[in-house]
Amino acid sequence: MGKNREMKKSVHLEEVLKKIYDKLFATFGPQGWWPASSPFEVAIGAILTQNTNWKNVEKAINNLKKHNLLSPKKLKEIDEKKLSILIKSAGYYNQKAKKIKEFVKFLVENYNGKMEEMKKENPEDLREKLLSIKGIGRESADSILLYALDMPVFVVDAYTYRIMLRHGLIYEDITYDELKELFEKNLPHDVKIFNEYHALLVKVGKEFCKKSVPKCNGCPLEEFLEK
DNA sequence: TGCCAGGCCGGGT
DNA sequence: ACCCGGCATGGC
Repeated sequence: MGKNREMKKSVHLEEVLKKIYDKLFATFGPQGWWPASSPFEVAIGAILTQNTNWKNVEKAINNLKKHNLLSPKKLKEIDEKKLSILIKSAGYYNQKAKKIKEFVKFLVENYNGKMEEMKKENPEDLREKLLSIKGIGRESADSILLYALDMPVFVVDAYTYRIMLRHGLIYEDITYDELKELFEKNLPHDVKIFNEYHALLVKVGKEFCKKSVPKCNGCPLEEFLEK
């Protein structure tokens, strides 16, 4: 393999990524992701949070819990229209109701409705299968692999991209899979590290790297802006 | 008040 | 292979 095409600067990504991680961890501490009480809840949350504020997702999940519906069996049975009303607060509720039904159907038909049974698969194969489900894209699939199934897969999202771009570490035309590989190839293949790293990027992103604020004022990663 | 949030799909070029 | 419109609520 030659140099990473996506790597912008002639720096040791391995070194920089570790420094960024250490800095974020020292600043914010462990994030305790994913905020859910079961692997299945992680998967449903991954769908509900697509382009949506997590607060709105929490309401939807709590609503499902309140109605005792947060299980593969119950969600398999429930009418899609009724489901959409229950998850309304998460936005795109018609689409997301359909997506949840698709995922649950996949889970029940292929894994007896048990998330645990997915762990028998290797991550690459399972990723392909998840991506074949209408409504599960790359970030959702990777979130399920990492946060529900403890597989060593790096999750990329809009914050990951924006933070890396603003710090001059990537080109703007990098693809999701390229950015994912960039992290995976320059970090130890450690579920714990991948887990915290993504969560920490979201944390610092929410506070210092919003889309509406083009500068990273007061960002703990300022020292990495020029390197 | 308008803009944004832990994306994804389908159709058009 | 990109590019774009549509999807939608709630918080700041």
